[in-house]
Amino acid sequence: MATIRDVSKIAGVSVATVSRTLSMPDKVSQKTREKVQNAIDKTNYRPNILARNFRTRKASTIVVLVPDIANPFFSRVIRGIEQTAQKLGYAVLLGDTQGLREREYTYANMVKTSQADGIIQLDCHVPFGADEEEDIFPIVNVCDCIRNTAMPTIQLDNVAAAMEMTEHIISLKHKNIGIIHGPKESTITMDRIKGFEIALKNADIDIDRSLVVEGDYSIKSGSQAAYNLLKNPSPPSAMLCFNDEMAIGAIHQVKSMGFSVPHDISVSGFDDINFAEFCDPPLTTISQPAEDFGSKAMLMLYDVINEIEVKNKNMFLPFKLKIRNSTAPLKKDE
Amino acid sequence: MATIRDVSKIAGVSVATVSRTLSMPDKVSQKTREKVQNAIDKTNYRPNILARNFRTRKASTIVVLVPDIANPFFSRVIRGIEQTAQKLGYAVLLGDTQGLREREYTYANMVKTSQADGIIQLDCHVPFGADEEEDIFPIVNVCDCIRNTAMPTIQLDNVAAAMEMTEHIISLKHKNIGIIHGPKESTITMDRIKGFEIALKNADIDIDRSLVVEGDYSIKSGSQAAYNLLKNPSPPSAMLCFNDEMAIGAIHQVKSMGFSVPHDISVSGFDDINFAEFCDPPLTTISQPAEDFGSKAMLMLYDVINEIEVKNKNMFLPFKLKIRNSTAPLKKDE
DNA sequence: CCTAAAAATGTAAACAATTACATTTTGATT
DNA sequence: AATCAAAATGTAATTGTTTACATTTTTAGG
Repeated sequence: MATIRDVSKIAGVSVATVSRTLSMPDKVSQKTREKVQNAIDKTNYRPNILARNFRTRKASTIVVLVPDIANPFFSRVIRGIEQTAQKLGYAVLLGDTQGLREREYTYANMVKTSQADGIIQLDCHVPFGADEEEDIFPIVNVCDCIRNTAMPTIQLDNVAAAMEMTEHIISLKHKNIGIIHGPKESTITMDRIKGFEIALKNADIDIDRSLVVEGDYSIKSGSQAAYNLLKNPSPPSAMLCFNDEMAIGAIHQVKSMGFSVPHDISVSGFDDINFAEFCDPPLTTISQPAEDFGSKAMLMLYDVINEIEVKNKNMFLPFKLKIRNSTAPLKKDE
Repeated sequence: MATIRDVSKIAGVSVATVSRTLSMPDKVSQKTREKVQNAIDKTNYRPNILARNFRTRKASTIVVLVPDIANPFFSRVIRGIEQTAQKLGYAVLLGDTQGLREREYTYANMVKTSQADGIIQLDCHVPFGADEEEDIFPIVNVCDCIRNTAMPTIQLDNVAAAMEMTEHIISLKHKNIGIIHGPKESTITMDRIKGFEIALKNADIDIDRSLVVEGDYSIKSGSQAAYNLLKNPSPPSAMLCFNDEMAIGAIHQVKSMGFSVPHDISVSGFDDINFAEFCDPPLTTISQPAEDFGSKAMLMLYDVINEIEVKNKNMFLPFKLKIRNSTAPLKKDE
């Protein structure tokens, strides 16, 4: 493999000039640039990126920390990250943490050791290992964001989204509304529950706490939660699920217990994943701009890494209520 | 940040000894090791990985080339890759190519410039840019594998799987069987069609070529293909789809045209993604060990990178026919 | 044509590890 | 105690770039 020295000899210039031709061509005269380019072509020279990274202490690599890459919503966010990263000249290291803090630690370390320039965190906490050092740790928090954090955040207005969904359900005359939410510690969960409560309060409906149950965003947990709800002494006529997978699980359970969706029970989701539209019945849900989350996060991380001032440190992206056929007016006889 | 030199001074040994303490501790005496460890603790030293990578010309990083990370089957494979990579001390660079050869080129280049040590290719062709250089390019090809390639491959016996699925359909007395396959150029498609043909031939059933239609693995394409099949002069009583998404699209279409699945028309999938079990009706499909594909691929790539002889260069992983309720015996009156 | 400023180019020192080779220390055997 | 091989340690070169600083060349205005 040819080195910058070989090129400089053939071109009859110094290594500095070759380096400049590559990284700041406007500082090099037209004539010299051509000589260098010829030498590069002749030698088939490619800069040794490892040497460059070492010298500049930058890896042009970011890591994305995701609780589970097999989640279809997350994988869309990651797709958005990857596309924008590539445009900006960054490579994306995948950090599937499976919720393990030790894994996060490994990845946070990569930033400390300059193997990566920054982190995009999709989970609702400071990555383990990134908290120790108080100095600027280049990171942005997307989707499920910590409250009152120094990290820049990009998220949905989950309070408003859950409110809108709840209002839709209320407009269908439902009063006994169940919730299948995600992990309690997460901001997403808390915000959406808050939105739900506000909507109920506005409509003067009392909240039945026994109809608020927890899932883990998996289909199975949605199914299990729906089972529990239906076994409740006063089962809900509508179930608000905090993602589409749990809604799909819930629909499956409701049906297999002999009820009809939406005739007997309305079910709604969150995220609008690809499958939502093709469920039976098609799922009423909140659509989120998943790829935009990723893309915007990468853009923001770029600014953080390069110490460009971030204008909007707490960004909110728009959602859209998609009314399909999994929600319907309350049956008269109830 | 402390360097190896700082540590060596504090420990009162040479840099070589510090380096050895880290990478080959058994070459260092007990006493010295302790001194060095103390110095490391005192200085909070972490080796500069960028310098190490540069010097050793290894990045301890691999790239995975995937046509679309939002595909749930692929994301499971990637999860398997990531888990095993982490165990082996490798980081995983995500290369979502979106089918663009230029993107592949970028990533192949990373291997050429030692930014990555190898590639796992999930698509059915030699990555653009990896073909030029004839010398050993560390790569393994998983899932959709090229025929007669020098690359090590890990795949399903797709002929056998499609045969088994077809035999299942035939055992239900179907004779008019439609196929919704993937891109024609891919080995997966060709193999599965072959398996289908063999099963039909064994059962003395003639193939109706007009019932073999192409999709692109998306839900929408499955839906569209099913529409076309049903508009056929002699529509099929069963549809064999080459992935679960297309099957889900097909089921949706069949139902919305007023037919029942499986009563009027049987539909089967491939992959056994999470949603398959929770469809309505639950999907008969071929389950594949997605995570194993990833894990095995990483293990194999490790051998290739480290020039350990690979025993089984063309590995096949087992599948399992999952019979659920989307396939049923042919109606009597047909 | 002269001169000063600006532009272009060159020199050589980093960067922080690994490792080939040289040297010293250790320990077993006589 | 002497010898020698093996083990442990040290010295210093090496890796390929970038870049601060020094030097040379070009340009423009008088």
